[in-house]
Amino acid sequence: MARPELARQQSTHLVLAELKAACANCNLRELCLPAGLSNEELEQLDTMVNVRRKLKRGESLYRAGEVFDAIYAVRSGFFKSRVTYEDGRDQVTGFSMGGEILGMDGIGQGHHNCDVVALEDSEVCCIPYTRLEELSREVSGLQRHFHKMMSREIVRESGVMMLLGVMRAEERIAAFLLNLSQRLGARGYSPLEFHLRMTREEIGSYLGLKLETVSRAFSRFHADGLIAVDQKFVRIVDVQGLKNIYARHVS
Amino acid sequence: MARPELARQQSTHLVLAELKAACANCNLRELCLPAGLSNEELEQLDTMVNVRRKLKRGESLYRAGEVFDAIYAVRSGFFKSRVTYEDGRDQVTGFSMGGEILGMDGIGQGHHNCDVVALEDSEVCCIPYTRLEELSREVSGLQRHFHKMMSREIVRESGVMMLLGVMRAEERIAAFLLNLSQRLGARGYSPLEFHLRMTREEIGSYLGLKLETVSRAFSRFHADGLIAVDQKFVRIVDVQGLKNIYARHVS
DNA sequence: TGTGTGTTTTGACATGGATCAAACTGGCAG
DNA sequence: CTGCCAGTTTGATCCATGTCAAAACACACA
Repeated sequence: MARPELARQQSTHLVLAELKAACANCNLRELCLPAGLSNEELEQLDTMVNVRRKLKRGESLYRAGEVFDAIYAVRSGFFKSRVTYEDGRDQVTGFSMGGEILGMDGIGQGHHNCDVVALEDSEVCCIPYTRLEELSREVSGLQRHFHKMMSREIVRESGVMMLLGVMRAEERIAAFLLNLSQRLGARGYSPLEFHLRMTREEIGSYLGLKLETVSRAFSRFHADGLIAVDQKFVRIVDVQGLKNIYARHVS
Repeated sequence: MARPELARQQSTHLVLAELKAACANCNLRELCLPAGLSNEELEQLDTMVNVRRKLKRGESLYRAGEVFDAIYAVRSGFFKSRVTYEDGRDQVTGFSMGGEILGMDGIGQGHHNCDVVALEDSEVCCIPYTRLEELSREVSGLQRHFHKMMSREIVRESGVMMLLGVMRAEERIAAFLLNLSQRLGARGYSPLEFHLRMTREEIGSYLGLKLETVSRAFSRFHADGLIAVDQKFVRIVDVQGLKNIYARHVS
C-alpha cells in the first residue's frame, strides 16, 4: 500500500486474496451452494472452493465478453449485474447479496454475458467451473443443488419479466422493496429497515423506469405512510400497505 | 376413436404415445440435448429419452403448480410459456420450437412455475429428470451440454428483460421478428417468410405491449416496405431495415 | 349460403411515465 | 469553512402507448 504503483494497480485490477474458503464454517451455507449437503459432502466441496476474492466498491467481478471459468458465491457485500446492448444502452438485470451465485450466465457461451459490479466493498468465493463439473458428477447432492440454483435463476428472471411486462411503476417499486426486505430478512438482517446500496437510477434501470419516477414513488409511499425514506435509508412502516399496492390494480 | 367418450377424453387429456424416441436419428440433434455428443454417448442418451408425447393445438404440456419430474425437448410444433400472477394477470414468457428444451423452470422448486401450451399440433420427447441427473453424472458431455442449455435460458431471459426494460414498441417488435426469423432459419425453414403461430395478443403479452400496438407496428412496417403481412403470414422484405429500427433510437 | 365467434385493423382520445429544468442535499477535497 | 459534485426531489410539460369503440375480416359450422 505504501508504493503508489501498487495502490493504483489495486484500484484498477481486482484484489485477489488467497484465502482458503471453508463452506463448513460459513454462516451462509444454508442459502448458498452447500445447502442440504451432508458433512462429508461439505468437506469435498471445501476442496473445490479454494479462493476468495475481495472487491472494493465500484470494482467489477467480471465483465461481459471475458472468458468464463468460474462461478462465484457472494460471501459479503452487494452487487449489481448489468447487460449492455450493442448500441450502448444498458440495463441492470439483478442485485445480488450474500449466499447468491453469480456467473451462471457464462456457462452457455464460454464467456460472460454481463458485467457484475460491487456496490459496496464485497467478498466472493471463487468456484472453478471445471472442478464444479467434476465434483457434481461425484456428489449427487451438489449436482442437484447446483441445478436448483440455475433453475431458480430462470424463475427469478421470469418474475422480473412480469414486473417489466405487466406492472405499473408503483407496483414495480413496491414489489422491489418487498423482495429486498424478504431477502435481507432471510439473511438475518432487519427486513423492515435497511440501507439501499444502489442509486435511484440503478433501481430505475432494473425496473425499466426513470430515476425521477422512482423518486416520486418513494415520495408518494412516504406521504401515504407506507415507508420512511431518508436518502438511502428505508424503513418499511406498513408491509400490508405495500403489498396492497400491487393488488390494487384490480380496482 | 369410434367411441365418443374416448374422443372427448382425448381432447381434454393429453395423448401419450409410447413411441421410442431415437436421438441418433433425429434431425434436430444438433440443436437439442444431444448436441456435441459422441455416437457412444448418443446411444446412452437414447436409453433415457424413452417416451414421446403428442399434443393437439391448445393442450397444455404442463401447468404451473404441477409436480416436476421431467424436462421436454420439442420435437415438432410450437409452444408458448405463460406465467400467471396471483391476481390473475399473466404474461407470455417465451415461445419454443423444435430442438428447444422446456421444463427447466421446475427443477428449483420441484413444481412447475409456468403453463406451457401448444400453439399447433406438436410433439415432445420426455426426459425423466432423475434419469437425466444419473446419466449426466456418467456422461460428462451430456452434463456439460445440459448446463449450457440452462445457462442459455438465463441469457435469453436477460435479453427479454432488455426488450421490456429499455426498448420502445417498434424496436421490440422488430427484434421479435428477427429473432423468430433467425431461429426458423437455424431449423432449415425459410428465415424470410413464415407463419406466426401466435395471435397479436400473445405477441403483445410477450413484449409487454397491447395487441393494438402490435397491429399498428405491423401496419407501419408494412407501409415502410420492411415486411409484407397477411394475417398470420409474414414475409421479411428488408432485413437491414428491420435491424435499423432498433439502432434508430440513437438519432 | 348464412351465422357466430374470435382475431385484426383503424381511429379518436386519455394518461402514465418520460423529459426537461431547477432547486436542494450531503459528502468530501482543498 | 468553502466550493464542488453526484445524487435526489419536485414541478411543468410532452408524447408513446394504452384505452375504448367500431368496423372488417377469416374461419368453423349449421
